[in-house]
Amino acid sequence: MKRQITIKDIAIKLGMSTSTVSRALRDHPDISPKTRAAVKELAALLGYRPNRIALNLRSNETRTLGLIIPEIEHYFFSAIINGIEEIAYKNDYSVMVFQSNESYKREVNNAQAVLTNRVDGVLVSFSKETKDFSHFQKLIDNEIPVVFFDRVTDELQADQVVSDDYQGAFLAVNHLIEKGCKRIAHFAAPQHLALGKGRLSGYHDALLKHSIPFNSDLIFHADTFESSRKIAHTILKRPDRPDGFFTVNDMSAIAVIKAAKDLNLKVPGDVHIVGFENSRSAALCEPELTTVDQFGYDLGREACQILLRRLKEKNSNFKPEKKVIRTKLVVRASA
Amino acid sequence: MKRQITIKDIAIKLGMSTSTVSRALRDHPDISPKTRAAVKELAALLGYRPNRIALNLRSNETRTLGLIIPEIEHYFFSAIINGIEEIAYKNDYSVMVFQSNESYKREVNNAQAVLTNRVDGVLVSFSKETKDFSHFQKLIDNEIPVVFFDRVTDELQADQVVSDDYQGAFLAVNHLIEKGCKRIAHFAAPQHLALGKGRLSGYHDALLKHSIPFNSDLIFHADTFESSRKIAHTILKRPDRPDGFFTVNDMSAIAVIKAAKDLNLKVPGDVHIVGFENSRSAALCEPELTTVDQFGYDLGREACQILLRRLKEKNSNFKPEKKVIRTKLVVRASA
DNA sequence: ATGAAAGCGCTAACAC
DNA sequence: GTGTTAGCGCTTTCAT
Repeated sequence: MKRQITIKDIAIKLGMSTSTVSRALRDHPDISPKTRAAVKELAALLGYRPNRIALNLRSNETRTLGLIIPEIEHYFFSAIINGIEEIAYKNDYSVMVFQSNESYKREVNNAQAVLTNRVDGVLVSFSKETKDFSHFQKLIDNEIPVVFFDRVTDELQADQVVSDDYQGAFLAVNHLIEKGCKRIAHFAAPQHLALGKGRLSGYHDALLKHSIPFNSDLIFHADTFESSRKIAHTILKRPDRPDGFFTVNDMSAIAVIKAAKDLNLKVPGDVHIVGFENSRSAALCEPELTTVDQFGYDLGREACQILLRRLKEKNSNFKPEKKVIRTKLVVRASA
Repeated sequence: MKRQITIKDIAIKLGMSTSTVSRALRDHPDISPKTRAAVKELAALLGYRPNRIALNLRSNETRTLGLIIPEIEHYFFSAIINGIEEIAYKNDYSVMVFQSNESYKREVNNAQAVLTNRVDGVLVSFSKETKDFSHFQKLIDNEIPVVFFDRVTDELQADQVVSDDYQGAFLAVNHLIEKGCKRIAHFAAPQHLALGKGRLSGYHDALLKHSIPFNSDLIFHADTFESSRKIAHTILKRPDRPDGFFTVNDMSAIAVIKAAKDLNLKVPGDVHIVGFENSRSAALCEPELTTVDQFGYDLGREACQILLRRLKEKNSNFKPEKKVIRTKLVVRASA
């Protein structure tokens, strides 16, 4: 980077002190209109840009947010990033993105990096592998505000923004039952994730409402396309195959559709399927997927807004906030 | 953020000067093994972390890369970010992400922000609206290395990383012709983008090879799902409807599939379709989409590697590099 | 082998 | 209304 114009350059050229220049630039009331004008004119002429790093050092702030996220390529997360970036942009913050790639080890590194980079606050959705949260506790110990979203934990004293997993799941399964499903399988996320528990619980209660007995044989851990396709393929061949599926995300749901087709089962004739996410793909697959909209963009916005609010507060009597983002059943063709 | 341990704290506790501590920490040969050990031990004990911002100020480097990109939600771009982040991570750089949302105005702001944040280098894929590049020229004038990817321009003296648009398009259209298509429509990107020109040109030459006359009535500007669906709907109703489609991206291709189905046309019986991108959705839609793989992840990696190389060089006799990423036809069911 | 001091660019408390 | 000075945390000449 080329040597940049500094206030010293301006001060010398104008035969005044750096402090006067500094004050003129920031419209300090003491400065005479004449000098102010002269300084600003020359600054504009020379293309002066304040050195953010010097400012950072002085103020001990970076106006930068850290984002630790499992994988950008997943539609839901990219929608969230979109929302986060939008709010950050409007408030003149920048966002540093760190992917954990669902690896605990890398996530620990990310937490280090975030600390090293002296970001003002951090947004986190942790990896599936993560069961120990001490790397995040370290951030909190350093009094860096942390907001968790989607993948959250109660082990830490921090704000949380999550989808209404229970409600979304309830709506989904209720819909399947109303479509006549009797044997509804659930493809679940790991149960150490709150969202995994919440969605299972919504599934459970929707059955309960319709007096359908809960059967743990119908619960599977399957939250990726590959694993879901494989498991669906297996269980759809059984004589007592499920007639409905509620999956933890859209990729899993689409995998079930594929498996059903492979086996010449009609969707939604023989098998009804509801996903969770409302990704772009949900509207593209065939049949189009009935799913629960998670409003990732709004979730990202909300998480970022809460973080920015925390940054403003600066007070110590801290009471973690939990924000639940609404969900909505989007009925398409698959159920 | 809590007050952090500084080198001064260590120096005072150990009754030595800050310079000695600094040297001990960075294994300066002059320092006696004894002091070195003492310093390192205490540093570890106190959880000392060098203040990156102070380092930044001194070195005039931030070990941060700026990324200006149209929209994160698009699969291709998220794959690219993934590749970029991977290389940055391995080389201990952080990435600041700025979305232009396809808006020229916002992109100009992004370029400002990148400058303000004093990033060491910038990766850019510009918006569809962008026809004036002076905001990027400003970066170059400031001697900030800039690497353009996917959406590039020859108006600027800068490195470029692009897909092999011509070759990919040629393969796609050649495939359609071999499948028996006679009237092949092309849904194109804006022609001021090099990739738009390149793909059109590949389309053109594939026709030429098979002695099929080029017909400009078959060229449409349609690079979004909505516009493509609408146009496909219209032209597929004509008596002289195309029997093949080559679209500039997968979303457009899938839109054509949808439109064909709406009109009860068989894909690939009545209409053959080839996309460009190989997004996740290409493998999910029905029929599964034949498309050109752009290797977004590799493209991102390559772009970032070139940028890091530039950062190391620091020499002034600069010769822009143009890297072309291979493309590959992925044959599925739609053609 | 270690310390003192200057300086990266900026702001602000304290002069006058 | 403007200048002087100190300091944010660190590295690095230059002394000793």
